[in-house]
Amino acid sequence: MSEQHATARPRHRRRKQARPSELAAAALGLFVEKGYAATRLDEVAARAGVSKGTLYLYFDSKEALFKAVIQDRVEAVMSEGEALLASLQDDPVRLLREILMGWWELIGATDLGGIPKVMIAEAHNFPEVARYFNEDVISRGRAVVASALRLGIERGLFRVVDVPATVQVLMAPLIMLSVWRNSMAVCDPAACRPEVYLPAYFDVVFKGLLTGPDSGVLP
Amino acid sequence: MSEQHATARPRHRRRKQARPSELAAAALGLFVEKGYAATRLDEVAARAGVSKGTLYLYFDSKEALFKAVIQDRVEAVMSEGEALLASLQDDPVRLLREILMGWWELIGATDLGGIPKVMIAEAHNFPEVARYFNEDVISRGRAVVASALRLGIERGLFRVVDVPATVQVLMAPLIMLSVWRNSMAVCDPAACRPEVYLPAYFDVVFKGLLTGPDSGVLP
Amino acid sequence: MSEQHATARPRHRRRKQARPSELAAAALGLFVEKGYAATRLDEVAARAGVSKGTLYLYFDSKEALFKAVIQDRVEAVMSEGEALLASLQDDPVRLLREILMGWWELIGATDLGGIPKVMIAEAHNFPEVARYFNEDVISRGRAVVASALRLGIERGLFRVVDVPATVQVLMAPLIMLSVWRNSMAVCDPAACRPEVYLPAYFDVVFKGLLTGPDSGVLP
Amino acid sequence: MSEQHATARPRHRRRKQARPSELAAAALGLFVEKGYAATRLDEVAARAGVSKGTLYLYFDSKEALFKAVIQDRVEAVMSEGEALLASLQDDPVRLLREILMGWWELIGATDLGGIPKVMIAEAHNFPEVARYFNEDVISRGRAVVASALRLGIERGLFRVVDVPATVQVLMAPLIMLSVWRNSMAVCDPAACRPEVYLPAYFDVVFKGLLTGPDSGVLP
DNA sequence: CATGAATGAGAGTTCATTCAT
DNA sequence: AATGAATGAACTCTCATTCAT
Repeated sequence: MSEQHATARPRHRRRKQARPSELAAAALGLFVEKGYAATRLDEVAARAGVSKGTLYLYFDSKEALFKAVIQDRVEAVMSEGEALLASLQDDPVRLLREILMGWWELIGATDLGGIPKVMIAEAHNFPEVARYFNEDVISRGRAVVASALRLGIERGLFRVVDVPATVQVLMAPLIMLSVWRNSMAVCDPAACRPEVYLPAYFDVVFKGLLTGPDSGVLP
Repeated sequence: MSEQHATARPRHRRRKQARPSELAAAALGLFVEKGYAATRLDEVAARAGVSKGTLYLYFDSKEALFKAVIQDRVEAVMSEGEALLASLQDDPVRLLREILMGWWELIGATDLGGIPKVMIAEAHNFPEVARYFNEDVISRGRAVVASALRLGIERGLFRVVDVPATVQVLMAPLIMLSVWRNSMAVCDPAACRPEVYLPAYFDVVFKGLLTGPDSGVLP
Repeated sequence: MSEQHATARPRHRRRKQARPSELAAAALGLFVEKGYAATRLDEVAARAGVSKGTLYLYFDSKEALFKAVIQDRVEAVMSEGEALLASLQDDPVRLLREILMGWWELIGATDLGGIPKVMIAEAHNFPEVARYFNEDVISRGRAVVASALRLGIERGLFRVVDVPATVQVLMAPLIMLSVWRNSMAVCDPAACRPEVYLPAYFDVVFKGLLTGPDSGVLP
Repeated sequence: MSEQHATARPRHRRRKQARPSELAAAALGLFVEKGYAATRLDEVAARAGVSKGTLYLYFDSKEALFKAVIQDRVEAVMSEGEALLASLQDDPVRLLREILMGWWELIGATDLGGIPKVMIAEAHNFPEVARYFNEDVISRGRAVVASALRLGIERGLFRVVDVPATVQVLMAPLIMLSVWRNSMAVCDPAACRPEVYLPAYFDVVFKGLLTGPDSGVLP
């Protein structure tokens, strides 16, 4: 009786706090699956276990829901990511590896991995969100990778490459993998096995970057 | 039957023949820009310079239009691509390079470069199209790259790698570039300059694949 | 029981008594401004400084609120008006003038002046209220004016006219003025100056009613 | 056969021309009856014998429909009215009488007689329409009455009165009658008999305006 | 063949009403 | 007594689809 009572009481209040993120999570899932336009608010509400009208207690419109979903989820992971960066290795080669692997584990492999798919699909329809995403998210991410790359070049561990372009080349397979997992994977699950794909990825790109013979960072 | 008859209404005849592909081209452009659901048939018709009803003379439904757009355009380029393959180098290193560069020039850089974006966005909504695309297009493309890669490995020019996974890693930056050109490019045109991106790409991946020192295939 | 008790929560007690009429006043104001259908209960509650749910402690529904607003406010003024009538002049000419002017001052010029506008707008949607208003309010008002008019005719002060029709003609400019003040006045405040309008009104209608030369009742 | 054929053929074209005014007429009727907010577009469409979507072929939104209904109907009658004015008497007394009676016959007694009711009810919700109506319709109407009144005063036929205020007083009973016919009439048909009301009206106001004894214009 | 007016099912959004707190 | 989070029916508006011309 006591335990039951203790958890049953503050129902309204607790939900009030939790609702927006529950709704956003449900919405993100559907936006990733079906795209923005094809997602009906009925479905979002049903998946979150509320009625359609409840969505409008927390979001002004479908468009506002979309923006909130992208920005709120992204900002949460950004701060988490920056905290992680501080704890990373000083060795540039390990550093770059940990950054790329960290991106995969923190973003690519989680439900946030669907956001790149959504942003790719909706960039034209939501230019403001796309601009925000490009400037506040992608650019910052690229800067982190670029600084690791530059550090390695300075110390003679990486070959001299065009840093900005190479950063994009390095990120592309990771982003592609997370996009693929959220779109074509249903057709071809074999093509989306990170445990096979990632080693091959690290193998090629580190061999492609390093100056000397195999440095032993590859697993 | 006579000359007269054959040329009586050349414009009319030609247009009649050309209509479906004109419509498909207009539709593809809009599907790439806005996505399937957000594209109105009004717009497709307007862009093609016909009335909305005319679309239904050539396509049974919006869905049928979508499928036709993907399949027709893709099949056209597939046969063209296979013809090209026959004329390629026998040297595996050059061969791989020509395949990847050929993909870019024939697909990535043209309006077909939007198709990967569309397929990524709509895979969940059109599983049959996605399956077709995966099996008849992607798999065949991968097979071509894989055979070049295997040839190079057999001849000791490429390192021994996991071929299927590495094929995907190799394709990812190219697909990513073509996707990016059709979505985020409006926000960040600087990030989509193939003339900068492609050399950095070839630099890293060929250095990452080759066994010996630089073979000189990189421009 | 003691003084202490009686005054223990004076604010609370007084508010509890005052609530329904505060709510009704807020509702009337909004019904007059925007009409019944366009008035949201949120707004009524906000204007009265309570929550939306509180409205339902005092009124069963929006419709019940509407009826209460009309009937309560109207009945209050009806009894007040009848008290006033007893104190009026015996001279039919002055009597009629005081009735008409009294209507303006007691109703037309106050917030009750909005009720005719609301009743006009909502008569079709609330036929019962309209019937009540017509029978219990308008008819009684007309009867008062009619008896003054008949008295004047009997005494040879007013010309012989069709009494029921003339009563309506006499009331029309007054009602029109109070309606106008609550609708078009925002566009054209100059058209709603009672200090100009009322003298012109009394000038024309008394000159139109009186048998002899100017009797001097006009200011 | 021939007659049938002659009228049956151009169905689409003829409707295309006629539709907007059919729709506007249906909409006006309902706006007058129930008010803007309480009128559902379903009903408008049903009354006009079309589907809901058809409304949107001719009007961008419910609001646009409202504006069009007011403005189109009003403008049509304004030009008609101005044509009539040219043909009126030169005698100021008859002129004024014909103007007032003409207003009744052309506007008050027709379906346009509902427009004052609607404008009164919706002035707050559609301030732009109210401004238009006030400036382009009411003011012009007042100017016509004012000029007849001034003419009569100049020629010594009417007493010297405050012209602008008296114009409003003169119009008020007419407008009130048309408003009443469209709102309270259902409750009290006896109060809305123009054949009784109008003579009493003309009796009082002309007696109220004229300088001398009865001039004989009153029927 | 081609048109475009017409349709109506379905989507986003609002708001009177309820009820656990 | 008072709150305000939640509901869902009802509304406005959209757009794929049809069909008479």
